[in-house]
Amino acid sequence: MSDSAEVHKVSLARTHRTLPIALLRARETVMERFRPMLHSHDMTEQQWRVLRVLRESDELDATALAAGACVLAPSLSRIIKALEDRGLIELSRDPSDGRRAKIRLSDTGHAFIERLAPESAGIYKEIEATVGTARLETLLTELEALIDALKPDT
Amino acid sequence: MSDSAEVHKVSLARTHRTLPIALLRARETVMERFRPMLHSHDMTEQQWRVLRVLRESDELDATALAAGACVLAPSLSRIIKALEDRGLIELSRDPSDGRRAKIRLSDTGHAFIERLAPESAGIYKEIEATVGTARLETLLTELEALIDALKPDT
DNA sequence: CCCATGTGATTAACTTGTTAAGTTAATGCC
DNA sequence: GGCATTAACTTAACAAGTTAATCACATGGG
Repeated sequence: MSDSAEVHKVSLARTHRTLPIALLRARETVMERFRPMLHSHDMTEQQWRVLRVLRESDELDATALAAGACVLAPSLSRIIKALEDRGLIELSRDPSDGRRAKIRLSDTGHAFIERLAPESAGIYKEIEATVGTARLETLLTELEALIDALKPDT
Repeated sequence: MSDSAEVHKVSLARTHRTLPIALLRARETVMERFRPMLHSHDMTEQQWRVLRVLRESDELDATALAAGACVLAPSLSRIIKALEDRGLIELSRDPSDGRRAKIRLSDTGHAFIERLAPESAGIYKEIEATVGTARLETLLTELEALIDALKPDT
C-alpha cells in the first residue's frame, strides 16, 4: 500500500501486535498440542474442561461449572447433555431450590478422566519443557494480572 | 473432596493455573471491552479482524487472509460471503491461477473501517492505560516468544 | 494429450460461541 | 394469597471453530 494512501488512516495498532490476536494465536498454538489426544478419545476441548473442573470440586451447579470451565451457559447445557448421554456425568436437582441442578462425575467419568490424565499431563510437561518453566510461570502470573486489572471494568 | 479420594488421582495442574484456560480467560476479558462497539455496528470480532487485515495489505488471497486474521479457511469462506453481501469487500480471480481469489476492501469498506477505527483505538488505549503500557508490551513480547517456541513443534 | 497428483477454495456436518427469548422456580411486596 | 420481579437454566437462531470431503484448477510425467 502506498504512503499516499496511508496518511488519512486513523491509527490502529498493527493487528499482530495486539492483545486480542496475540492471545488468540498463543491459545491456538498451545491447543494444537492437545487436540490430537482429545480427538482420539472423542473429546472436545470444552467437554474436557468441564470434566476437569468437575474432578476438582466434585459437585457443582451449572452456573459455577460454567464459570469454572469458561463456557457460557447455553454451551454448557449442550455439553451436559452430551456428557450425560455418554454416561460420564450424573445430574440431580437441588432439593432446596428446584431450579438449581447438581452435576457430578459418574464412576465411569472418574475412570475416564484418570485414564486420560497422564497423557494430558505429559503434553503439558512437554510444553513446559519447551517454553521453560520460569517463562511459563511468569506468563501465567502476568495473564492473571491482566485479568485482574481489566475484570472490575473501569 | 476428601484427601483419601485425592491420593489415587493422577497429577493434573489446577485448571485455572494452566495456559489454555488462562489464555482463554484473558482473551475473553479483553474482548468484553470491544464487543459492545462491534455489536453496535453489526460486526463480529472475526469480521472485524478480516477487515483490519485487508486494510493493512490491501489485496490478498484467501489463504493469506485466513492466516493473517487467524480464522480457518471454512470460516473465512462464510465471512467473505457476508462481507461481500454487505458491500464491504470485493472479489476477483487471479488471472494467472483460476483457483486463487483476490480479496480487497471496497470504497464502502474503507469508509466503514475508518469510521470505526477511532472507537477501536480508543478502547485499546483505555486497556493500555488500565494495564500499563510497559506490562502490556512485556506481555505481547512473551506471548510471541511462547508462539515462536511452540510453533515449529518439537 | 491424458492422467495422476497436488493445491486453493468451498461445502458438509457437527460442536461451540453469542445474544435473545422462553420456562420454571424462588422471592418480595401489597 | 396474588402478582410482579428476579434467578437458574434451557431453547432458539445464527455466526464461527473444527474436521473431513469435494470441487476446480495447476502442474508434472507418461
